[in-house]
Amino acid sequence: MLRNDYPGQVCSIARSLEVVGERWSLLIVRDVMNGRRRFDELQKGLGVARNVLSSRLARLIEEDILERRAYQESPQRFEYLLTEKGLGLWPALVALLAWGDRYSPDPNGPPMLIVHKECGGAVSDRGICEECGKVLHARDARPVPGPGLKGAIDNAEALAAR
Amino acid sequence: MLRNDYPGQVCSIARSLEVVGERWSLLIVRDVMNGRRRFDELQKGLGVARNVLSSRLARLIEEDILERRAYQESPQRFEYLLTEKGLGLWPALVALLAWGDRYSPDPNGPPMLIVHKECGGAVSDRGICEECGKVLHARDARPVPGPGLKGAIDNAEALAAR
DNA sequence: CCGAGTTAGTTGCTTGACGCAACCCAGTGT
DNA sequence: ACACTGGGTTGCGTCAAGCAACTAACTCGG
Repeated sequence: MLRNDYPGQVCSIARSLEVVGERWSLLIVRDVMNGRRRFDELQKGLGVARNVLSSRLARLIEEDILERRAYQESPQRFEYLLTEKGLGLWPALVALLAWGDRYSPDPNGPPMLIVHKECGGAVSDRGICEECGKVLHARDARPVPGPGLKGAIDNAEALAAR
Repeated sequence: MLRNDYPGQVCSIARSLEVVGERWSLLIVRDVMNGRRRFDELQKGLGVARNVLSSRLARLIEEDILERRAYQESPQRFEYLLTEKGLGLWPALVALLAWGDRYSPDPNGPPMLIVHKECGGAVSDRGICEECGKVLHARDARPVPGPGLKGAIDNAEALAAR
């Protein structure tokens, strides 16, 4: 994605996409949500160029979606945490995850599942617990590896073994 | 080969974004959902370059999100319609709309609201009717102009009057 | 019959964001 | 002392996005 303004658009979807519609932005938010908080961790996990990661993190901080905080002095080391606004993206991520799983399914099954921390129930495309029916938020749920992940790991090992 | 893919990502969010994460893609889907079906209509409404619109439409058709159909012969004229897969993006769009309205509010109020066709109730960020509590789908809801739209129109008129 | 308008694109040129690799710097382990 | 790690920045080439002009098939008004 190139420039990030959609001139003349009077629509909250367009405004949202100005902020998180750039390539990598939503994936960075997803990774931070899943506990990846450090620069190198994010860079290796995503395979994004370091300069691009750097500029995306700066933009996400500017937009108050992430917060940068030192987790140790000497040497200074930083971690990135989600703000409330950042956590507010959870329903959109869940919807995209569910859409991908439903309409472009992995033959091995979904690579990642989201479960309700409290009761262990599966989370629907609307971010609702299918077990207890509660409308959940980012902190109420956690990701667990799904059956599709195994296939991907086998695949990666086969590639590495060549 | 390295075109729009997020290499090494085993995640349905990443796979979803490969398809709809490109600039304009989601806005095109939104417009088609709101009844804009023709090339020129989309081009004027979005302000996107014609060649970019052309290539996005081709990609969305290739991914089975849109369908191209002639609505008249002689001269041949085409319209673009959403498939089931395309309609399946509705919850994600609703979540992004709600996120924009909540965390980057327009001073005049939201420019667009979504209401449940059946009972007229407002639709929540999860695509649930706040009136009757039903979990809705794309066809159950319609957009209505919100208070923020008036401000934008006034603004546009002020610009035009100069 | 001629020219203007509508719809649906395609072509060609230019710019700028992204990917890649290399480099930098401070501190730390060996 | 030297390499390694974490957290970036710099420089360069490529490819996608923006802009404008052009094509093409058909219709309509004078």
